[in-house]
Amino acid sequence: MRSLFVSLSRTYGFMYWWPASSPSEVIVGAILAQNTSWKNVEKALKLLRGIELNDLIVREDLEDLIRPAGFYRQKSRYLRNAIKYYIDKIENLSLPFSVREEMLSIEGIGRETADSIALYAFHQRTVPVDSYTLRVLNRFFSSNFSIKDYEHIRHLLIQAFSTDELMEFHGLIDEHAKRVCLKNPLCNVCKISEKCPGRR
DNA sequence: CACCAGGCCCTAT
DNA sequence: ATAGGGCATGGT
Repeated sequence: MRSLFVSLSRTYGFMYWWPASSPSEVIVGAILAQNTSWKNVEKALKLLRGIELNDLIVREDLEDLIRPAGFYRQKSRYLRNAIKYYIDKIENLSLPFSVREEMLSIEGIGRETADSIALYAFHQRTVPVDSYTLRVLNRFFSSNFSIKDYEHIRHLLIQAFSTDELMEFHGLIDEHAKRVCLKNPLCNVCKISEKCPGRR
């Protein structure tokens, strides 16, 4: 794991992947980003900018505001669920035990979203295991993990890295997958690509 | 035109 | 337990 980290790190430098935004911004972004390109998420985030959380959950036009991010009917519901929860439980009471576990009980928050929020909004030691992560790891280790191995991979990563490193690692994986693995045809089999840092 | 994007939930088997 | 379908917009 660490050799992959070092390799990616040398190639891309430091990724300001979900920097200095407030916890609520991370929550909203994570939900909007479900199966949706970040570009579309940004359009929606722009429309939401400046709206207080308390207002956001009661607005009738929430669906319209997040429309660019797609799945706006379910996501508007998910957002209300999560934000209400955040306001009631997390904002007031001090930080709960495990944000991951807390969030998993909310309708619309699955493992990936919960882990993203726990890590990037609350700096808790976990990491989302998305399809990019699986793809890069599989190429690097010539393995064949699937989404069924979510927990396994997550534990491997948690054991290998500190919280700060996990934040960085996930950002690097994402950057690498987008910039190289998806664009460069050779990188479809990573191991034969000269440019691919995941190459052994 | 087809396919995908930083998933999740529900249903039928 | 788990595969399959629905959800929706915008980019390539």
